[in-house]
Amino acid sequence: MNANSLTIEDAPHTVQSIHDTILERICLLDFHPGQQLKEADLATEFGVSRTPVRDALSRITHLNLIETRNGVGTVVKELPDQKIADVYTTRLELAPLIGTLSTTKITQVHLDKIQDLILRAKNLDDEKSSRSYVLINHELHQLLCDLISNSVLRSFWRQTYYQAASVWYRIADIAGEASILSLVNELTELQTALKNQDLIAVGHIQRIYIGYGYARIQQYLFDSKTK
Amino acid sequence: MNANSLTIEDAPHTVQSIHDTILERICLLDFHPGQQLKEADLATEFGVSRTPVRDALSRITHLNLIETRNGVGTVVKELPDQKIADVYTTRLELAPLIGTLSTTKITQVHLDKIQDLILRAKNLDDEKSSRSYVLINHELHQLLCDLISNSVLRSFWRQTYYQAASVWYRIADIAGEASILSLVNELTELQTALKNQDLIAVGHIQRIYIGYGYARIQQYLFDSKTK
DNA sequence: ACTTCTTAAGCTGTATACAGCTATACTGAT
DNA sequence: ATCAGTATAGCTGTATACAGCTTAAGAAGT
Repeated sequence: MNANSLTIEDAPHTVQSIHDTILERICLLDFHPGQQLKEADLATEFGVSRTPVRDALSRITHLNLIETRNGVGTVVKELPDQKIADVYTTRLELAPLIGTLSTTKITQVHLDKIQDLILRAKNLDDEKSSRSYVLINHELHQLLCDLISNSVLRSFWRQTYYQAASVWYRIADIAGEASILSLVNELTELQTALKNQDLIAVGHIQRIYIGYGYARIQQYLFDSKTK
Repeated sequence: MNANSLTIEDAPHTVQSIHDTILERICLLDFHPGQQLKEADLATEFGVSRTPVRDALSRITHLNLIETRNGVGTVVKELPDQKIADVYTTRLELAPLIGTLSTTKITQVHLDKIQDLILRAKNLDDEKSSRSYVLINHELHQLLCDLISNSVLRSFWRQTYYQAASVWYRIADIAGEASILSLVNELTELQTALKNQDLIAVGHIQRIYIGYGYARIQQYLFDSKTK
């Protein structure tokens, strides 16, 4: 359940593993926007000095997800509406490229994985399971990255995912049932496309459902500010 | 001529300025692929300790332009052909988005700049002026970035530029006249588009000339390996 | 001459001490 | 009671010492 804290003394934490852990926590909202991240605290948690932690944080800064100010601290950024719009607009354009730029062969492993995700998504409860909702999306993202053969596109797809994730998952908590239904439909359509070895379709499905997700964000987030 | 080394004691170097300087040197081939970058040397040159230099290098690592191995050193990466192909393929797709996702108003400053670049490009000599060729392209890139209003797209456009630049400029040394002629034509077409406030056209022009550049790379770089 | 082991040089990775910046709480005068 | 000024706590930024890894040169045995 909490693999990270259990491995403190098992495996020595590298800069990369610390980077990944912090990034994942930001995505999964364990570190929420506005929260202060203290280098010293993270260092003691991971059992290292501040040096590797600083290194990891420094890289995350490039994703525009945290901001470090001298003398003050490091805080998780609250993305302004315009930045969120930029991320989603770009993501909408990147999605179809997954199909046109990829030549990956879909294997049984992929099919098994999507089947697993569908089953878990169907068991989601409106209340209490927001964590599971997030995890399913997270694993779906990794599955899709595995299908993208162009390394640069994969990198960009990941970057926009990291930037979009925390906003998107916050909305899911509010939207509840609508988000869950949408996810089940998305997974089912993806399964069909994968069975047909149709990566072009995968790209377009992504494009469609990112559009739905963005619509929910505009509805629940942006609208609530203008009232 | 050598502004960087002159400012050693003028302004205190920040991590950001060190990062930018090293990155620019890699792009402009002052640091060529395969070259070893020693943290200690860079530190003494910039008049700081290894700590900020390490920070800067660590961020550049994420652009896949350098590689640091423990006990060995930091070397400028020689991108394999497949990676170059990935960069250019993605860049071809991003180019049209410059037009469709931007709403920037073109000002007289932009027009003056492109006029300046055209004059300088027309004065390029086949021999001896490869440095000027690189600088004109570099400034053109900054001009285009200034036109991209979507912050995420701008970031991605920059990233692909950094990754493509060193390969592209190495080819220009070989191709010589062909590259220069192509640049003059590109700048002239861009000037027309800018005068018409037509960012869509700007995007398509970029798309076209990136294609030409990639064709030259395939001709001079990839072909020479298969003989 | 050749192979193998040892050793040393040179680099990056990490820990730690300290300098510098910022926000806040507190003090004192008005 | 209010406000200006000051002291202080707590954070990040930097310098430095040292540990650990890698490579290559050289010595010793065959």
